[in-house]
Amino acid sequence: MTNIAQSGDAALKPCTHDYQVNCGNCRLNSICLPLALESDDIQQLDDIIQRSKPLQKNQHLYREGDEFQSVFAVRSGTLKAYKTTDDGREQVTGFYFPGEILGMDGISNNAHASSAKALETAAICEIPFVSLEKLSALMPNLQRHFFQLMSHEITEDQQLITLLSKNSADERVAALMLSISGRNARRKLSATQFRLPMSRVDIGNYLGLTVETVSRVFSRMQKMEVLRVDNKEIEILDPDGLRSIANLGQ
Amino acid sequence: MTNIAQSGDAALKPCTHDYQVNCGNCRLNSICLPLALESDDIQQLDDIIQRSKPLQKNQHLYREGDEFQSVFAVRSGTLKAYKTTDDGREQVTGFYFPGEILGMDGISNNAHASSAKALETAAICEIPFVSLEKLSALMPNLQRHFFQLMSHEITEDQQLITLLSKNSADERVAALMLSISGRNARRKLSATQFRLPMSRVDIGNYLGLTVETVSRVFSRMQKMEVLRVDNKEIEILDPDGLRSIANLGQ
DNA sequence: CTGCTACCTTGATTCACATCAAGGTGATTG
DNA sequence: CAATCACCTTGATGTGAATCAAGGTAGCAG
Repeated sequence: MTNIAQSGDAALKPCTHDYQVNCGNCRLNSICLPLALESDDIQQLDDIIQRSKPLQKNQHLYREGDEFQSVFAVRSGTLKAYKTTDDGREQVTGFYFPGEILGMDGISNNAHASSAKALETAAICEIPFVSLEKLSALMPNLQRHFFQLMSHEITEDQQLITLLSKNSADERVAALMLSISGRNARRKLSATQFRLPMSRVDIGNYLGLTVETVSRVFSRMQKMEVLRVDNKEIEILDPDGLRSIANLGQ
Repeated sequence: MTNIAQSGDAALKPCTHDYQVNCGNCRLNSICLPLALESDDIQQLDDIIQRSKPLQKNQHLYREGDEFQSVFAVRSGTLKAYKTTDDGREQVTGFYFPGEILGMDGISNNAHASSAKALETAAICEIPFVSLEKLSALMPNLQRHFFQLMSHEITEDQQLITLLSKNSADERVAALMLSISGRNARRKLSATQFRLPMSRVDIGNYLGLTVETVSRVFSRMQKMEVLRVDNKEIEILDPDGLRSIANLGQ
């Protein structure tokens, strides 16, 4: 609706993205949209999507307890989702890269069950849930797609559960690197070289480890020449080695 | 469809349940059904539900990789869902009590992402997913309800993630006991006395602990007079004590 | 009743990761 | 260009739960 994009801060954008974005021309649509939508279906979906939320680093997209109204698609940048336990500790429940959808945990209670904040400047598509529901009832493909998205979130969480409950520190870190690598590949970026958007603290928190352990694992993998680690820059030197360390589904 | 119930095994049923069950008269419908459904909506839902699957202990409802066709509601008994990692280890991802829905993790890939087996004799309602989709498109309340159910599964998984990544053995076991207690209460059963349907191995597996640790925690809690434990019979002697051990969102 | 099997408990020892402690690096700022 | 801060690394030590080991108990089959 409201026309964002072209304004002010052109100088600091870490990754330029399309002016006049819409779902039809968005290069992420193969990731976030149902593949089988007809082009005028896409137009209808496009009409309900709001693109008015560019976030600066550390800004919140929503907070735990906020009224649930929309789900969100990441257009650029990265976000983390986290819950705060009553004794003040934080649990990172996920990282969200471009093309991925977040906020679905809020549907259950009409309130967001976690908070989401930008790890770097991020452009977001907001999808009002009531509109989405109405549209879903009319477009079977869209309904199916959203069921699938939610189901996918469930299976991802179950992966993480397994990781946390059965795997060593090395395995966990390796699995995360492979996950990020795979998600980069899906967006046609390098699967072997990337910059981690999150801090060691966030990684540790997500994986149920302390910062020190994460750091040590990175050092160890560097020594083994599986990774090259330069602060947040990661290069996977030996993908097979990494996979064998991760010790998961291949 | 096929008419189950009245047949053979009446003698061994651990919990008698209604003959000629239907959603309208099922005493679990406040748990598993959308509260806001009109009664002829319930009739339509009832028509697509199949009740042809009474499971014996250790029988599978579905296995990882099976084609996904239905989601399932537990009518009596308990099931566990689990994934097998490629190196043969098992990860229990959830326990399902009467009134609860399972199988939604299969939607994402049209194949079940986990296996489900009965921990004791169990009666199941099968809900074919294509019918459910069609009906959802016609009944906004039903569509909403299923979105909520899936979202709820996500938030539950996130709870478990937090538990596994941040909490001690005592806290994990306490949290599980409270969860089971709460789910019993919801079904109008005792919140303080119940029989665990799962083994110590399953508990440990679910909570990321070994059998020995689970056993020690039970012993410790018994010594502290928070629980009375007699094999699978549990009595919560001090609910507040248990909550304070669990150390979660109160 | 006897033996078998599955499951649970308890103790002794070990180990992976947490915790504690210190120092390093790089970016930002007055 | 010091100073501050946020973040990362490395080392020394401690600890909660895993592992190893041995019995105990209940249900079931013969």
